[in-house]
Amino acid sequence: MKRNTQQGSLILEVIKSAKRPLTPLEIHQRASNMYPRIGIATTYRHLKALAEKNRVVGVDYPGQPPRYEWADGEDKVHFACRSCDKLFALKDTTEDIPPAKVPKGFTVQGFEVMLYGVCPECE
Amino acid sequence: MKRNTQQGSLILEVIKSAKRPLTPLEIHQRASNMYPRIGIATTYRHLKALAEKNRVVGVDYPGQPPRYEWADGEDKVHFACRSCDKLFALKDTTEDIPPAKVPKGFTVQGFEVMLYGVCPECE
DNA sequence: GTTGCTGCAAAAAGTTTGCAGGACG
DNA sequence: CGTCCTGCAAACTTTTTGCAGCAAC
Repeated sequence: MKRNTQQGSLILEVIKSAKRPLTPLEIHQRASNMYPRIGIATTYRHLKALAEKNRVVGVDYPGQPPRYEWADGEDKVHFACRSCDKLFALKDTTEDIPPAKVPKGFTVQGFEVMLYGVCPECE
Repeated sequence: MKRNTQQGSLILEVIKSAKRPLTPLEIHQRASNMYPRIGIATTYRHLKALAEKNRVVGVDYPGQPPRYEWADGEDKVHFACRSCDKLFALKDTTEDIPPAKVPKGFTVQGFEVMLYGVCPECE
């Protein structure tokens, strides 16, 4: 049976309240502020479990560590800043993104868009 | 000064002739077939250099090792098969993908689309 | 001949696993 | 009270780095 532990709730809370996708280390550090004895392994175990249950989603871009964010259903457009390497989740999902023209035989179930550029802080 | 070595040309050739994005290990294995003594470190060094010069681009998706493919300019739509975990590069880039509606302050320089689903082989 | 590139091996970074004790229901 | 979960440390995997010899110019 699945148990409701302090660590689990805390990690979920950290991801849920973040305004952008966080790396496992960032998640662990933030959780450590509230619960110093929490281990990095516990963070990874929860991330894996949450990702499997689709409560969080992984987002990453080449050359950077993976990030995780709360899966609130419609955030599928992300912005990667080439200057500071931070990732941002953008709302305003466009409706017409999934291209209709996929080769014969491919079945599209979902999509994700990554934009590259410069964020306001680095402008 | 930059030198033109056998290993460098070979790695570039492997990526260039692949029909889908390859992981560093796949690249190294294919290169080893032609040049058995090539080291994995050399593969990584070339990948890094090529990525910096934008001759190849990294593509990855959560939970999978990174992949690299030849940067021929317009391949920005990829397809990840949820069954076999292979990645495919789709041509037919749609023109209207980059959403115009980004928050104030963000400057978009490029984009990339990842589609998820089932590939023909796994269908 | 110089000097950058390579292969090897060791190191570093990131992630997973084994295990004994503690927390949850 | 039985188990699942946790923290710790060790094991693994993936990527990077140091260095002596080789190869390209």
